[in-house]
Amino acid sequence: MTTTAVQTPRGPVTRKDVARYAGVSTAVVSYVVNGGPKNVAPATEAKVRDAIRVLGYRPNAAARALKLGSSETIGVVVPDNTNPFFTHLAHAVEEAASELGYGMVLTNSDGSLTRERKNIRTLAARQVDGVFLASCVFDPDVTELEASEIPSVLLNNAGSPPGFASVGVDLEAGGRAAVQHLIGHGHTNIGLAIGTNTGNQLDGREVGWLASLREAGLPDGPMLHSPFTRPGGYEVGKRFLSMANRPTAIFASNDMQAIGILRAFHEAGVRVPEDMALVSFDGSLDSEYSWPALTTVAQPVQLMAEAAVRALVGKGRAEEPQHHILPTELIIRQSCGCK
Amino acid sequence: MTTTAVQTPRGPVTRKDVARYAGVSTAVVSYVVNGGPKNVAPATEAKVRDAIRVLGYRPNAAARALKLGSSETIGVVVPDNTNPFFTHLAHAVEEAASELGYGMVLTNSDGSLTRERKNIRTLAARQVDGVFLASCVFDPDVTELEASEIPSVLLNNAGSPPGFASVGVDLEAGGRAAVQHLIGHGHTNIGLAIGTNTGNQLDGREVGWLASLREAGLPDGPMLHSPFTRPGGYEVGKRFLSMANRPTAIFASNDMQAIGILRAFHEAGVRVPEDMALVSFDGSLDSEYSWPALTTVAQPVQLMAEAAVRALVGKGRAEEPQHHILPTELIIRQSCGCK
DNA sequence: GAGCTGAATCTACACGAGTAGATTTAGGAA
DNA sequence: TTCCTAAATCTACTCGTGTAGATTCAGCTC
Repeated sequence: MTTTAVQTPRGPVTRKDVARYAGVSTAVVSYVVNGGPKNVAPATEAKVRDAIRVLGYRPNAAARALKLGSSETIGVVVPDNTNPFFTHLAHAVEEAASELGYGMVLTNSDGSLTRERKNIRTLAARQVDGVFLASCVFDPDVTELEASEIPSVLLNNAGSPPGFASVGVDLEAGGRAAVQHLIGHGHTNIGLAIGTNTGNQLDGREVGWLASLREAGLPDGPMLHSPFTRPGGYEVGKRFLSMANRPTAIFASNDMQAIGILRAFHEAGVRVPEDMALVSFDGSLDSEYSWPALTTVAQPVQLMAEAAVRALVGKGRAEEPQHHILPTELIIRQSCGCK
Repeated sequence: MTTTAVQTPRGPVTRKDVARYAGVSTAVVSYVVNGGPKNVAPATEAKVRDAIRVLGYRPNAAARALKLGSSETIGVVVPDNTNPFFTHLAHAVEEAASELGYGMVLTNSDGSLTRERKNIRTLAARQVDGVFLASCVFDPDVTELEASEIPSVLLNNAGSPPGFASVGVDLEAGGRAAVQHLIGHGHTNIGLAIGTNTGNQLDGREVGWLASLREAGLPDGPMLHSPFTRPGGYEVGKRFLSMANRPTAIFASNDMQAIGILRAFHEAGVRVPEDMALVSFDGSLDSEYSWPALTTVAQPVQLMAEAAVRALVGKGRAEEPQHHILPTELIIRQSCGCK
């Protein structure tokens, strides 16, 4: 009754404390906590569970990660977590990952390639089991990812750097759907608000826009660049209005731009869709609650997240990386001119 | 030239590999990487840095966290990362934390107390150095936090569970500012759209609303509950319109509700602010880009994040937990009736 | 050259968990 | 009773890092 007395351990409770309290070895505690790899007698298990409860034991994830070489976590890098599309995407990824017992670490690169690289480094150091990279640009710098040897999936990407799995959307088809719909409304001068991506690749939305116009025998409309933000769209909206050859319809390449454009039009007393039609891209909740509600090319966020998670956990390293190009869906609301 | 030959190590590169390549002991590598605690000769340091670069060595954060008992990470729990207020807050926290060399893990409890608890557990297991809890309710269940013994700060909270540091906003004063402004516009029947929080505490915005009305000698206006979401606001907006004693102004307790309400009004052809004035709460970017732009009681997101981070890293455990109640600011735009 | 000093470097252990392989134990058959 | 077997449990090593304390060594003084 002297040396066997159990003391309340100071500081964090470890497996050792539990073992001492339950009167077993540390291995047994581990077997109970992880349900294996060896059996434990029911009576012993009860004692251990009791000790865990009484002492408030929580396994140390860092030690676990060290031993197993896996943190059961996936890291996500997005260019702008203020953009509801990425918020939504991150949310869907968290959902899909948690389904498989993985946690998620979300980092934000604020449109900066430097921070994007830094975020990847941080995630790699944290021993995440996978990285989802939604880059600021179309052809991201993947050297950091390659060096880390962590399985990765490029989100929001059409498979540009080879050797990496990717999940994206058919931007060109989406662009065509939007512009063809506007052409169907009788518009002949259709402008494009496109992003300021710093990569070398062409934005598929621009390709789809131009192709649709030419196929219909229409002249190329005006194109303006702006960041994918509300203020960016606002500026672009004002510039469209002041053009000599002002378009009668605009395809905005994301919802945030469109909402900024909408504001510029409201302020100028330009009615949407009567004086100016507008179709946007993303299908975020914001597009549904703007006034007028935006007709928009919706990205299948849920499916993208699920495909991404599957591409990561489903594959052995030797297999070929998969490329998923998912279809978009044109959601008709008011801003295009439909009743 | 036989056993001393340096091989390219298979798998992840460890400190040992670097030491072997550079021809030094592992301790020296550590001294170089961490800049201490002992000095290293410049020539040796150069050799080590070279080896690190050539081999692509990245310190294992899990091992580091295990040894140091700190992951240099703070965990954040928010009730809804779709809500721009929380997105913005999380972003500001990330910013402030990264300033001090800390990373951030963001988790989302989707309005569920069960998930909120689960998220706290996960963060605790991950050895985060601190937790910021923005709970779904006013009086959160902190037993999980207490058990974890991790320093924590309650965000968006007025200090209700004692013993915890907290950072919040003066909801009552904010509510008064909004309602008094509407009274100043001559309104005498002012409704309130308030949240459906499941806690036991009264929402300060409700208190401020009611107090302002009574102090002005006005009758209590109608009050409706809804989730802090756009669809929730939309439903509430329709119900306000169908009331026998329809109010002429509404104070919405967050921007999302207000945007939903705006949509209900637009659909019904009710003009804002001419037929119905509206003031909301939060001051998110969404409130600036709605139509009409929302007059709103802005929360000082930046300051809240900084105060929270300071409350966490600045304090020794023994000190009294700090309570920060920050002031709000009424931002005048169009929805209230001001030009 | 002996003795000393301090800088530079190395050796060796700890952190908490997972688990292979060794050891103990209970129960049954002969 | 004595063996044998399988289940239960324990011992002991490992993961990669930080760092205290031991060790080496060059440079200097007398």
